[in-house]
Amino acid sequence: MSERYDFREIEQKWQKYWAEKDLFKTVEDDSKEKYYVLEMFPYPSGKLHMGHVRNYSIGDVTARYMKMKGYNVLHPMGWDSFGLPAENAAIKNGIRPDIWTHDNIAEMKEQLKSLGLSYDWDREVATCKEDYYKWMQWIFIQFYNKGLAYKKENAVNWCPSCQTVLANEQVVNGKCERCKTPVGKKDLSQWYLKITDYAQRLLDDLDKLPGWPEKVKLMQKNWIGRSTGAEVQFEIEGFDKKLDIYTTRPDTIFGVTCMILAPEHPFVKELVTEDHKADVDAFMDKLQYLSDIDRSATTLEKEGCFLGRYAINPLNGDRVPIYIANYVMMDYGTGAIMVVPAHDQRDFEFATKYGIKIVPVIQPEDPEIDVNNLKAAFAAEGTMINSGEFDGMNNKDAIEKIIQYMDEKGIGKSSVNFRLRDWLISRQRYWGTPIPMIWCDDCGWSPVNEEDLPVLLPKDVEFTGKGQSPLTTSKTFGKCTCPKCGKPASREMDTMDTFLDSSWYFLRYTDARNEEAAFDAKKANYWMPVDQYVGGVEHAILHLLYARFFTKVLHDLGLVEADEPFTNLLTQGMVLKDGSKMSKSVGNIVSPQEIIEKYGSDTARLFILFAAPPERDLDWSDTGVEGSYKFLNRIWRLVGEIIEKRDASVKPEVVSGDDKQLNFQLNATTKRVSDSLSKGRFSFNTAISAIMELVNEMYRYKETENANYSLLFDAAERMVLLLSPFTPHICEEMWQQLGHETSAYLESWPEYDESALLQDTVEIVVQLNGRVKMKANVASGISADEQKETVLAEDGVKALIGDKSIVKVVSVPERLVNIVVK
RNA sequence: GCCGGGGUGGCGGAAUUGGCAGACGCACAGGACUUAAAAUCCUGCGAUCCUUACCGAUCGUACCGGUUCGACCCCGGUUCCCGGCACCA
Repeated sequence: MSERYDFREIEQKWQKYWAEKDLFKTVEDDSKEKYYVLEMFPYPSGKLHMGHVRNYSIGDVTARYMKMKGYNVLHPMGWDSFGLPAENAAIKNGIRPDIWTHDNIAEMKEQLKSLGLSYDWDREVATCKEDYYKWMQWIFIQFYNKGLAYKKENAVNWCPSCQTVLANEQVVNGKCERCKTPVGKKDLSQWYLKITDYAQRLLDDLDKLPGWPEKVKLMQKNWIGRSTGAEVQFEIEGFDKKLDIYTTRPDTIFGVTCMILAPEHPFVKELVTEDHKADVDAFMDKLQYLSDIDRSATTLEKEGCFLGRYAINPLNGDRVPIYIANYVMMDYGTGAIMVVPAHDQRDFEFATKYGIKIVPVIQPEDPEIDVNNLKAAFAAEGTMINSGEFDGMNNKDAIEKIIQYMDEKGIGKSSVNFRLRDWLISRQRYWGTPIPMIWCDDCGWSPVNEEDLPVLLPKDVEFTGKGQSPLTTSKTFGKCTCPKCGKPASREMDTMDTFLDSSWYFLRYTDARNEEAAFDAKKANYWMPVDQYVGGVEHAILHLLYARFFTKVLHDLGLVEADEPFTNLLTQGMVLKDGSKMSKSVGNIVSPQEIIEKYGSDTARLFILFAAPPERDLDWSDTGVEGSYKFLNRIWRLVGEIIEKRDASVKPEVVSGDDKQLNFQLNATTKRVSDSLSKGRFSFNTAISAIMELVNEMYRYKETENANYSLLFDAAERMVLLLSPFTPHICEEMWQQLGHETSAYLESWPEYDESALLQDTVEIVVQLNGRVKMKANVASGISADEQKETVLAEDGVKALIGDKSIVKVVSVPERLVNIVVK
């Protein structure tokens, strides 16, 4: 074994070996239990960053460990390769998006390979390739045929910079999640997926996911935003249509003193009276100038405008004015609300400003609050007042009673509302999956016939960065014939949101080369669901919700048995430098390539796994990397020395106390590392520290008088296997040097010897009034009483107690004895 | 505002979930080796105090209080930081 740890040579050697032996190729095998490990596939920007290194290192350790544990492991990788950056590159540099993307993929793939990740590259997918997006289109058509895709004209979120619409989920604080440009509104006819049909199931089934972080489940729960209440119909004076409102507080209906419509509500134009028209128009004009951010800001003052009309409270016959106001949104509930100033803070503010009556209908228990002279709305529990036959009830109980009453009279019914909206998937972009739909003036919309798939992206397009989507510049793309009547027709010009591509890629991996179907049900059912999914928290809502939605629809279509895609989810923390996220603008980027060139990928992997628990943010430390590198050098020298000094004719027998100590440490470490990696614990950092302790013990042992190098040799073998999922290259090399001809990857995970963990005596703590005073040795397996007697009999303990009287003695076997004295 | 998560040495972080707080690593200091340096190896490393030294004492897991023989861990309150949602009726 060479003196020096030459990571360059070693890493190249073993990467080549793995590839030549096709070691990571996986096939279905019913005789073995399967384990599907998946890391979120990257967008091929061309450059790997530390977040990727972290993400894929975590997945790789898991995959390698599970493989050694005897599972049939699926560990694939691919490219989320449609998207805006490719198109921007085309505009800026004139490079075609497909060429730019393929070059980037090639470059990034090399970088990934240099990390020594155990991927089955035969299953590689790229969402921008025809063989993938063909099936994306096919899946879209299945959605359409099932009534889950529809086109609707609507005011949509429009990013003026990206020149495209955005899904609600892609608008963050009123800004585009990609480019941070304030989002505007635009009336467009767009395709939607009916995710709202699945809202309840997406919510309920979160309970089926104990392997997900509570935090992520909660975020999804809030995003879906289920609320229960009632829909109530109000008659409008001198108007034949009834006004539907949604409320979560039907118990406050007797306190309604006003109605408010969203400014976009279809009734507004019909309702406004002549003498209020000018005011309303002026108000609407003012609203137009407000962006979505301003309009949704909580700090914005509530403003409204009277329409000149009155509605009739169906429960008490009150005549109440109808307004429009800036704080009522068209796209939640029915776009109209009843106003109860006494019991809703927003309504209270509005009523105070416009001199609207405030009628309390709930009396607080606490008499200090004067309901007739409110400073703020009273939103808590209380007793019903001013509410006719419901007076005197607790308001919580009244909710149900009032709904029941309204239901009987046909004026209202209980109703559930979700915050979740349907998913707007049309994008006015080129570099995405074409939506496979055809418009015929006679037949309307039809899906492209299956045999005509894929609808290919044309190459004769121009990238100007202005106005229309580049697709519309193609001379060939738009023209087609109607699949129904054969007359000339036109194609849908929009492409799909790239989040669709990533909503089923995990299914495609199970059968990536299938040309006849999106995936074979048998293969998908063998592998699905993904046992362990690893990725950043930033996908806690969007990607993970969409992927769950897709899986449920595909399940309902009978294409796959699983109805949840990911059994266990690990959301890894960010990689920071000097306390902030690595970014170009801050100038604190550490390039993985540089680190790999300087120290090797084993060092990079070791550091990133050791420096922090995976779900926490990790602060990059150059000296920490040095430390990891030193450790690898340390074991390299140790193993080299052991190989050199070991005499194979000497038996690895445990004789002396030092032998025992080494053997104990070896087995204790095996247990600790195994425990740290299993049961969904992912304590890579503590697993590594356990191995470091073992190495320290081996160093100590080899300096002892009768050190048995055969025993050390066995320990070295075990240590190499334990470390191999973390730093595979150096471990393969050492494994070979230790005399093995096959890969360490193919070895079984080491078992530990329980009996070696049993020691004759155990050191326990002796406390006096809960304070540690001394240590004592007791026989292992001792009973609580025996231990107590043994300890109390010791001279040191007697001296400790002195002439104080013993009140109580707590004895926990093999742990401690606590003597309480007075 | 609402909902989550968190606060442990100079730093990253351990602590079998109520039982020796600070494992492991980094940084730092001292020593060995060396002409010297790097590398390596050894030792020390929470604070304060006592002692010539050995030994030891007190305090210490954001802050205040509680439960318990015993609390980083459980309960109540305060505070700061991070994340999500945010006029959702």
